[in-house]
Amino acid sequence: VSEARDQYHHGDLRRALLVATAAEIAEHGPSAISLRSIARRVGVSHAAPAHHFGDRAGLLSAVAADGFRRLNQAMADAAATSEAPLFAIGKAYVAFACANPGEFAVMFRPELLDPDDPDLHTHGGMAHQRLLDAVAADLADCTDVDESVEVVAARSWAVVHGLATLIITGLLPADDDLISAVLSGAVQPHLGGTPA
Amino acid sequence: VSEARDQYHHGDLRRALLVATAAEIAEHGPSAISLRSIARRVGVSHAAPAHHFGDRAGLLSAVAADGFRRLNQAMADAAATSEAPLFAIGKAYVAFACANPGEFAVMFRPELLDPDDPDLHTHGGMAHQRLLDAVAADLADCTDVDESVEVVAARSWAVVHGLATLIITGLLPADDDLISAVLSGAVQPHLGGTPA
DNA sequence: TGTACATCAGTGAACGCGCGTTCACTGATGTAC
DNA sequence: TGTACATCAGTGAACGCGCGTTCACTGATGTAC
Repeated sequence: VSEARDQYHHGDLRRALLVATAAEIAEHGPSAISLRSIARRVGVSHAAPAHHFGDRAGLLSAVAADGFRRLNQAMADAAATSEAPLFAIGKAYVAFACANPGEFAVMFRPELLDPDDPDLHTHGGMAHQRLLDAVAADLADCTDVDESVEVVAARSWAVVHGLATLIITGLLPADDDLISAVLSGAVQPHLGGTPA
Repeated sequence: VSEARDQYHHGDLRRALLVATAAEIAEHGPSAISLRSIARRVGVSHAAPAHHFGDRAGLLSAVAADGFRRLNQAMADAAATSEAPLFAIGKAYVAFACANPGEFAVMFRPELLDPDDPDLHTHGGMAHQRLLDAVAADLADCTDVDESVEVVAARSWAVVHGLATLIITGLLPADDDLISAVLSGAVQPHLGGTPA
């Protein structure tokens, strides 16, 4: 069903609502989201979004869960094709955030989300665990670092998260060279150089 | 005027509205803020906040501007009393964010603020400049670092901003030892150790 | 010291609007026979 | 192949509510004389 016909059944309304919500958030922030505004944007009855997501928290949770799922996938792809997995994961994290600012804007805002959403916990937890595993594996590769996994993991997460946030907000330029240079010095201190 | 008498004129309603707004944001996020909810919280007519701030963006801009002013002051105090100014500024940045989550939550959200607020530009610009100056001064102190000011500044900002964000969100613990350890490795790579 | 007046911070009733929610419904799809 | 029926995605009118905004007002403060 790829044709855009005017029909009673949308075909994939749930997906369309997620995409529209992410776009709306990217444009006007999470505060501007209402079930009715999303319905209007998709061109559907105002009651339709509630049919799929229940309420605003349900909609935003679905956007966030889908974001975590895709972030996790992007990090997995990056790690598999690189000789410096942690560095690649860091770049993938920042790249995902820049390419999906709407999703990113709600993924780390628990007060906007449904704390009981199972998908959110599943995908959020998997993405988190992937970062921790990558740090642990990276530290295991070298014996000349005396920092704990916790400290390196916190620093790695902080730098990629902060970089992504500041770039999305427009406070730092979205420059790949800058991103690589920043990550080189923070995510892989024991390598201390540029990746292959 | 320190007594809490029931009077027609509040005494310092503007200040009280700023405090209440920051508290409300810290509790329920910026999405939950309305002029009427703040008026209710302070116990004042629902039209009073508009009298001082015009609209929601004006109120949030005033909260953000006050936040930048105090952040700037905190960083200045930290730099003046430390032998490692950049490290001290970084800790002050994180500490400010943790102690003022309401202010911090709107300070870097341009879509919620009035882009023409002069106080916001003034104090935001001063805080930004202080960070850049501290990085430049820090780099000037050592000749064995081959990174540009831009890269070090971006990394320093990213790590303190990311750390603050993740701690406020509850994703990293608010642990001073962890904060110091994370900053030691990222903000001052050429010193590579702990401060005095 | 006392009076008159200007100023302005805060009030409260009224308004129109967009919101979430409800609910009886309509129309498309899939399955049983 | 055709008919009957169950399912469910999406509709649209109606509701009550909190919101921002307006506006004539009230009451406290400060200044002029």
